[in-house]
Amino acid sequence: MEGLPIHITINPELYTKNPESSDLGKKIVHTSIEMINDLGFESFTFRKLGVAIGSNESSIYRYFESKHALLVYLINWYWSWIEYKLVFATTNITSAKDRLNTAITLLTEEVKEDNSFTFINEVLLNKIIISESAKAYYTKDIDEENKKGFYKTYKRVVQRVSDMVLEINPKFEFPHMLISTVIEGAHHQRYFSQHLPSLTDVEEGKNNVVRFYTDLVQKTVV
Amino acid sequence: MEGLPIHITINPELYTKNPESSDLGKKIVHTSIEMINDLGFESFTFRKLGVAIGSNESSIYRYFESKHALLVYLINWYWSWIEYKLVFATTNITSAKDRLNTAITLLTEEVKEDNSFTFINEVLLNKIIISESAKAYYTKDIDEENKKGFYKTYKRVVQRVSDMVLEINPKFEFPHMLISTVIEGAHHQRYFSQHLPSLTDVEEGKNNVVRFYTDLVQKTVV
DNA sequence: TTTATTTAATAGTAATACTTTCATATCTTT
DNA sequence: AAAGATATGAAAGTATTACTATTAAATAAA
Repeated sequence: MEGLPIHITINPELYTKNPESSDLGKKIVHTSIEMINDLGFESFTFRKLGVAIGSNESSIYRYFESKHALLVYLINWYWSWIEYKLVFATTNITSAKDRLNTAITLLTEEVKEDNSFTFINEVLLNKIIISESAKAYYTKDIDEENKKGFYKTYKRVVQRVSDMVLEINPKFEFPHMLISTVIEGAHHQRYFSQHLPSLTDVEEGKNNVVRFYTDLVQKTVV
Repeated sequence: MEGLPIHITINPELYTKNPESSDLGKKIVHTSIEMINDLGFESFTFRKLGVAIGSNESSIYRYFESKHALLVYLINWYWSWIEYKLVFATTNITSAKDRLNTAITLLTEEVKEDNSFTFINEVLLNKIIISESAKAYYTKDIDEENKKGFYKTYKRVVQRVSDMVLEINPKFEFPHMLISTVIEGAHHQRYFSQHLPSLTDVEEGKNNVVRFYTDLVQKTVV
């Protein structure tokens, strides 16, 4: 996938000024990913980010109106990236079952190193999605933000994979529930395996998360 | 279940002073449940709670050292209550399959009115579990808190139901993953159905959440 | 080179999540 | 009923957060 001239476009509603339009903007995104990982979202502040990139807090606010807005931006970037990978990985697979299997694997596997995008570290971003994204959508403003399209990319991914489910079994009643359960579930399992292992059955190097969910989907969809 | 002299005991590590030991303590718990529901956890403060119950912020801190600690207390109360209901509902069911089915239903159904506990509104508490509990365990302090037993009751519920899975199929590799996926999944679905409906297939009055998960478990465990 | 745009520096604000101190009320024990 | 202990209240204080506003300096575009 390296070298391909892909570019991920983000809905302009998700930023005040496009961070891709300047060095400072890219540094904001790049460094915020590292810092949110290190500190956790609640301890991460624009002031600290400013110090880290040798810039000023007020300059960061010109790109994102709040740290919540930055998190929403990152989430959307992530799901656009996953959508791209998903489409890329599943086109030209003729068997519907194989296609769904590939999709579930992609959604549940660990994200390994990636070199496609210079200013975004996808491995760290995946960790943020796992441990911080609930904080973005479990707020009182969810309905308002949803109307503005803040969660569109995520919903689009769920829709695409739900469609694959329906291709296999057009009568299956709960495709969206199944896929959102798998996505959220896999993220939880990755987190639990690190911090609350008794809630999982993850074993080192056995790929249990992927095996569990691909198996679950296969058995459920029929 | 009304009238039974049950009492839920909470690990003393989870409070500074036992809220059940005084009227003020009970008022704190009772009213915080209402306020967290109304305002959301981030906008809820001990100051506002103090005003609401006609008491002082500093008095509330004598019961809980932080609002995070209060949330953890509520979560533990909830899971102790669920554990009690679970044991009550599944004893004397001889068929292992029926027992598991009953358990999954209990874990995924909507919580309706309950009158057992005067100072805790279980319907509202369930809503808090759904929309706020991720905020308790997705923190940087998770490992430390887990060591102190902050999430024991939840883990015990998962263990009990996992054991039921193993009774049906002792060779099933992923009982904990299955049950934690179902519990978290059902909560997500309830939330999504209100706020991000395109991620679900919930329809009014059709009990789809329970149907989806009981079906999923049945098909997966075999 | 003038003009426009971007960034930096500084200060300020209201609110949060507490902590501290001290006074007062209430309950318990004798 | 008095003395002591414990629980609660009132008030003030602190460090930090999540911004906003203003103005100046640096940089880029016409």
